[in-house]
Amino acid sequence: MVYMKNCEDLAFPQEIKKTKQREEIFRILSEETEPVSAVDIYNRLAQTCGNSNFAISTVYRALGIFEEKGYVSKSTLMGGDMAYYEWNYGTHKHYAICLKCHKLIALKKCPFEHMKIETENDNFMITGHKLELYGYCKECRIEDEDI
Amino acid sequence: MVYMKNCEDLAFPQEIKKTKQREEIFRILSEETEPVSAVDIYNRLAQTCGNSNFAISTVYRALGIFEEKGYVSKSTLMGGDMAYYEWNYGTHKHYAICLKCHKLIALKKCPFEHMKIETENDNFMITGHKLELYGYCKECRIEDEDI
DNA sequence: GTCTGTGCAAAACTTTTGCACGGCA
DNA sequence: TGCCGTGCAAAAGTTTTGCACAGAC
Repeated sequence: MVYMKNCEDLAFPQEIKKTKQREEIFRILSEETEPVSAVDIYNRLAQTCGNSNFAISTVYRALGIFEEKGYVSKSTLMGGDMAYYEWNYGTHKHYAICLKCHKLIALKKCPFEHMKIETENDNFMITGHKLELYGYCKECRIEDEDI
Repeated sequence: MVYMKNCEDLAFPQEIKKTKQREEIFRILSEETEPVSAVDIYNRLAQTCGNSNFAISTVYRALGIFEEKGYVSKSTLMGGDMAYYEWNYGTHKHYAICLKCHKLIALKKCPFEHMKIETENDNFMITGHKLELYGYCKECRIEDEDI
C-alpha cells in the first residue's frame, strides 16, 4: 500500500516506467472519483486521443502493473462479471450500491478501522478486506414508496 | 431472504418448479459448505449422473432462478473472473481467504450484525452487504516465516 | 394445446496471450 | 544489440441466448 500525505502529492509512480499510454491511463484513474472498468478507460481514451492507437490489451496490461505495485485496487461490484479499478490514495474506500439506480455512495469511513474480527479457528492473520453495502439511496426510496 | 429454523428444514423450495436437473443442482449446493462455481457443479453432475444429459446452460439458468428468489447468493471471490454460488441458510456467511493457499475460512459471526454504518450523506438504506477478508492462514504463516 | 425447462450450439463479453514491430538506451 | 511496451489479432474462459424439442399439466 502506498501512502501519500494528500491528493496534491499524486503523481505518476516513479517505480513504473512512464509511457504515453500509461500516463493517459494514470490521468483518467486519478481524475476519476469512482471505480472504472477497463472498457470505460478505453472508451475515454478514444474520446480524448481520437479513436487512434490505443489497444484494450494495453489498458489491461497497464492496470495489471499498477495493481501489482499496489497503486490500483481491483474489485467486482455487485457480483457482476466485469472488474472495476480505482486509484489507491493511501486509504481505501468502501461503497454503498443502490440496488435500483446502481449509484455508488462512498462510506464516510471504513467500519473495520478498529475492529477485531474472529475467524473459525482464530488463527488467520488479516491483512486486508473488501466490503460492499447494498440497499436503496434516498432518491430511489422517494420514487418508489414500496421500498 | 429465506429464514429456516435449522438445517434439517432444508428442502427444495416450494415456489420453484422441481425438475430432475434442479433437484440435482440443489443437492450439490446443499451438501456443499463452501461457495462453488457453475463449472464445479457441472463437473460434479458429470461424475454422479454420468457425463450425460446435463448442459452447462441449465446450471446457469437454475442458479439464476435460485438467486433471483433469494435462495442462493452469488459472489466473486478474490476479484477473480468466475462467480461462486452458495446456498442461503437464512443467515449469511463471510470468509477469510488465504492469499497464499487460497483456502477459505468462515468467520464465526458477521461483524455487521449490530453495527451502524454511515454513508456520505446518511441517506442510504442498507439492506445487505458483502465482505471478504484477506490474509494468511496459520499453515501458510508457519511454512513461510517472512509473512 | 399450452407452458415451461432443457440440450445443444452459437454468440457475447471480458480478459489474456502470441507475435512482430517500434522506440530507446 | 538488447530490452521493453505496444498494437493487432486470435484465443481462452465464463456466461448468455436462440431454437427446436420433450415433458408436464
